[in-house]
Order: sequence, then C-alpha cells, then structure tokens
Amino acid sequence: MNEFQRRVWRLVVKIPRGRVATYGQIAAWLGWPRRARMVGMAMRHCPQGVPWQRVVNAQGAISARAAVGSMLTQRILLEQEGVGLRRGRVPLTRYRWQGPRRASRPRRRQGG
DNA sequence: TCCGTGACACAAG
DNA sequence: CCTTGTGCCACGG
Repeated sequence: MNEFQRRVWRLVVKIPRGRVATYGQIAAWLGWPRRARMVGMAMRHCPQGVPWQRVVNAQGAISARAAVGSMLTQRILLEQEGVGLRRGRVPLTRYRWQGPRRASRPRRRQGG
C-alpha cells in the first residue's frame, strides 16, 4: 500500500456520519489536486472501518464501478445515516463535508 | 516501454 | 439539465 492511499483513508475516516465528500476534494485537501481518480482507487481497496460510502463524485452521484451491488449498498448506507438522494444524487449544498478544518478552539475572551 | 483501463473532473454543445 | 470529449495519472499486462 502506498502513502497516498493511506493518507486518503486517514482523511476519509474523519468524514462525519451524515456528510459526504467528493473524490476531487479529498485529493485537493491532501495536496494532489489532479488525483481524484486515485482516490477512487483507494476507495476500491478500502480497509475495514473506512466509511467509503461517504465519498461521491463532484455531481453528488454514486460513481459507476464494476462490482455489482456496490452502488446500491452505498445508497442504502447513506440513507441509513440520513443522507437522502434526490434524483439519484446527494444534494451537496446540504450534505457536503467542509473538510478537515481545524476545530476552532474556544476563545478565552469574547468566547463562543 | 507501450497501451489500455479506471469508484474523476470539467468544458462544450 | 443532459451527453460527449478531453485531460488527468497511477497501475498492470
């Protein structure tokens, strides 16, 4: 397994339940903006515990793949965690994960 | 090494 | 909106 894939998995496990990210975003966040397809490869070889279902394409659709049943499984898993599809796609404006932005620490003054 | 392939993205029409 | 074409880049035969 190469470093790229490991980094992808480490990031994908951070996607919160009920949110999704796109292949392109993940690649960009890791610093490889032209490797969206490689993120897909990483998903295909996903270890147990990585929420691969939370990764969709830039249109919010579930990308086609060879493995039969996998697409349906992804849709079901997403719906089970509250991500509803409209006309075959996830409304990204509502469910998109904003990324691994560092959690804003509580301010001492003028606090949250 | 060359060539085809793939869980992508984006621009055109 | 949709479909099609092109760019992309790592892998495997």
